[in-house]
Amino acid sequence: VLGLLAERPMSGYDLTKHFDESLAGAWSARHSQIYPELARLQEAGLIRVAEEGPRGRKRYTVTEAGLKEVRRWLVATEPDRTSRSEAYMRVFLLWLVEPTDAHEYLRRQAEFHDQNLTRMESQVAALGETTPAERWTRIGLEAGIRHERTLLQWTQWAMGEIRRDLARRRAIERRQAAEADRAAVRPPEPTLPPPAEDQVAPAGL
Amino acid sequence: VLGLLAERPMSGYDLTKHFDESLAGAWSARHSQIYPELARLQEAGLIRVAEEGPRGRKRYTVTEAGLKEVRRWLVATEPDRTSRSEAYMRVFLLWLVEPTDAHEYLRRQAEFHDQNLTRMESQVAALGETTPAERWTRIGLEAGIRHERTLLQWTQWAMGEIRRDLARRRAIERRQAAEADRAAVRPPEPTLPPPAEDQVAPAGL
DNA sequence: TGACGCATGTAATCCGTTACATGATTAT
DNA sequence: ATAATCATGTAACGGATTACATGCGTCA
Repeated sequence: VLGLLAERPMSGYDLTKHFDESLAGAWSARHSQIYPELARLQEAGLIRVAEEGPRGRKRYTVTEAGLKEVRRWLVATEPDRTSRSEAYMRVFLLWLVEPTDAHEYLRRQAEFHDQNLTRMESQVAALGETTPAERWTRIGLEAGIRHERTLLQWTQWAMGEIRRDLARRRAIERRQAAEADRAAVRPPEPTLPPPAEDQVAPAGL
Repeated sequence: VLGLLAERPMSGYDLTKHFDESLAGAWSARHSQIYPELARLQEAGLIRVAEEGPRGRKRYTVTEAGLKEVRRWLVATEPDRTSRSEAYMRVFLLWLVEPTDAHEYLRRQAEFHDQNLTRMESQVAALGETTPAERWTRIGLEAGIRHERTLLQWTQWAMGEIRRDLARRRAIERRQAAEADRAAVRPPEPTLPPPAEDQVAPAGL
């Protein structure tokens, strides 16, 4: 919050939107967390109300003490580098479900990464290059774009892996079925696109 | 927890290590969270004690109900896709500190990603390909490896950007200083490696 | 005049971490 | 002996989400 207010004065409402939009992918915060936090920061003398507007709007700025504090935090404390991703963790459990379900899961992941990619690319396009803050927003978004692109490519590779496994399994089942019972009627199999060659080679293989 | 126990019976201690090692990068949990959770899952009939060992060791397995539940969770619920990364978020605030500090920050990030990359690569190397769980662990680690590699490359690109900015700024300062005061003695400037050409081109540029 | 977006707050609850607390087994 | 590792638990606290709650301003 201090860092964001250092760029320009903002209200709690503005901060909330900022977390949901430009900072999505890095951090998020709800208004229910932001408003009490603003009160605490003001109490501590790190921010102050710069302007009051209509509908009770209060726009906050960092004080000198607040600016000093956020700089101290940036240079003197180590970031918590533990990362948590439910979506990523689920991948390790996909062996528990049917290949068609796993494939569907990855398809949605691909969709998600594709949307993020599009959003971030338009954010970069809409960005100036005048202030240092904009310069660093661009550098940060570059990381996000590369990240989303990489994971999008990974989902495509992984879906290909599933299709290959499935094709292999079907071939075996067909062979066995042909040997055991040529005349019996079987229920139709779930439909998935046929295995395709990858555009992207798996890393480390 | 249900998903992990589905692969093989484990104790709370085993689960804790699992979260710190093979599942690092996806999820983490401390023993203080795991033990109460195991008690709750047992109470709910989703797991049961499969074996008791020395030192009070209790090895749990999923019950049929537990297996059903984790499968239901995987196919019927949407993952929470909001991601949080303090380390990534800080990048957007690096304009607040000196370029040398920003550079140092990115250097540590590079170190971190490099370590993760090495760890994950050795994890893949130590992995069999016999069970479905191993198959999916490999697919998951592939995502982690690509992710770490991408961010490692990004840090190198970003450090290059800082060095370029710094070189540009110094050139301007030198020119101004030469014009204004040719004889005055100035303090030595902070040392950073000279700007280098990138191996990796910035995305979208 | 009614819907939508702006705008701010609080309360209950849950999830997760840190710290506290204990003890058995194994290897040096 | 004693240090390291295995092994399990609880308590206090803090951070974050969900739900509850209210009201103004603007535009169709």
